[in-house]
Amino acid sequence: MARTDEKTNWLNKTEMAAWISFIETIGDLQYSLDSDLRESCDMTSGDYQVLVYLSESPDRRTRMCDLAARLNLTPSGLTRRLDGLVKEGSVTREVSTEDRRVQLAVLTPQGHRKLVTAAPLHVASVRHRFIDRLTIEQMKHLAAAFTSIREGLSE
Amino acid sequence: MARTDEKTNWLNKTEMAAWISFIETIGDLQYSLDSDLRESCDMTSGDYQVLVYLSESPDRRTRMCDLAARLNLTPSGLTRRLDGLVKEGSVTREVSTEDRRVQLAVLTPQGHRKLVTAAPLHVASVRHRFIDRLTIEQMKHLAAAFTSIREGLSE
DNA sequence: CCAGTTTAGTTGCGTACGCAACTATTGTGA
DNA sequence: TCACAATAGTTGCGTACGCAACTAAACTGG
Repeated sequence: MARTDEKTNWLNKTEMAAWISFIETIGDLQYSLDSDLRESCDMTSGDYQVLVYLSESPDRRTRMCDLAARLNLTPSGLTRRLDGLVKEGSVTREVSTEDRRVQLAVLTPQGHRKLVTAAPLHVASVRHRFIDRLTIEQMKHLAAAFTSIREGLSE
Repeated sequence: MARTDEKTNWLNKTEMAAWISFIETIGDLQYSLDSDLRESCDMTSGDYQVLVYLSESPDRRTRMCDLAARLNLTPSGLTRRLDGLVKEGSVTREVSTEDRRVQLAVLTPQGHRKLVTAAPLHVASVRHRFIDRLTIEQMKHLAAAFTSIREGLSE
């Protein structure tokens, strides 16, 4: 872009390098991780996230709204994602006995087995694509930087 | 996840902190930047990227296939994205005189004006959400880290 | 020079998900 | 207690985009 507005605080060289390296990398990285998971386990990152979160929840079950908030999905988006997981048998729905408005998403034994199979493969993929490319120092710097960014976003 | 397979090289604390901070932040960051651009200019990041790339190309025009590669879109995805930009008058299509298979996407004066309006607002958004949260040192570390990751991905 | 292959782009179909409208249930204040 | 608001979730519709099949044009080897 030409510099047409002198009042605009355009990015300098260092800023631009940081921004470009970030924005150009994340797309490729997400694509690679997704491809790895699809090829090794025939599942998407989104479905994987659901299984992980359910497996970490008490009784391996969660309210839909909590799951939606956690996954940054709208209620309708989560309904559809769960539809797929229910159809393949990884998750079932149960009506809460405490509040009959809420549906509980419950991880089935089959879903848990699927996660147990997928997790080591996914970790290997994350290691191969991300962790192995960084030094310990870079990991620490990166965690600090992104934590700072995330705190800024939630203001 | 329980540790069930002793052969799996699970992430340690530092690795996990880096990975989690990264993966949890990028979604929120992309969402924030997209929302900013939509509210200030009524356009998506994807459309913005198209206009930027065209504006930087010789004669403000590019072959579809080059644009698709640049934007990590499939041919069909790019066709559809351009459909929208053509409909709103920011881009036109021209058949190349050198190779009549290729369609050239051409930035219109209207598209260029839209970009000139959007660019300062987008930069301000990037600054607010990303750059301003980082120190100079963090930017340099981050650029080095992501460049390293990207090089790994393209092996 | 012409059959076969490669390349560029579009189209039909399927998937994922957001928004708005809707139902069902629970909470709340007069 | 009862009308009204708030909350949980689903559904219809629209958008974005990937895959596979297709057309058109341009290379390539005999």
